[in-house]
Amino acid sequence: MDNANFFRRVYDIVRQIPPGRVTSYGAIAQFLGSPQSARMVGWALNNTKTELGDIPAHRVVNHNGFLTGKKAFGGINTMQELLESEGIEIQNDQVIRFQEIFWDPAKELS
DNA sequence: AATTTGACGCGGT
DNA sequence: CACCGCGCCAAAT
Repeated sequence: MDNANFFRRVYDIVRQIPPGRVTSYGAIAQFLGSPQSARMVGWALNNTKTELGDIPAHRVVNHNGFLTGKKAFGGINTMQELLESEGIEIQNDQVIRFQEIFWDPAKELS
């Protein structure tokens, strides 16, 4: 993490999210030192699909556990399918047990 | 070049 | 409990 690029850092963090776990935009933003820049995290993730890295952006949802960005995955169910294939239960576009599988970068990476 | 909007989050009304 | 507005920064129009 030499480069202090906001986006680059987001990618690095998201890449470290373990399977079966999820995190939120705000958590990442907070870890980056800008708790109120959650929007930028969203933008960064949107770029991930262009970045062509193995970035599991589907493991990042909003603070409520809703799959707000599923549309950006091309297919409406793509994000959900990916999560389900990892053992994460989704219901009504929302992550079940969100709090239980929540992965906090500031806590896990600290 | 200026304005709007967006995969957000939180506090206030 | 529902709706509104603000903050933050970058990209799209």
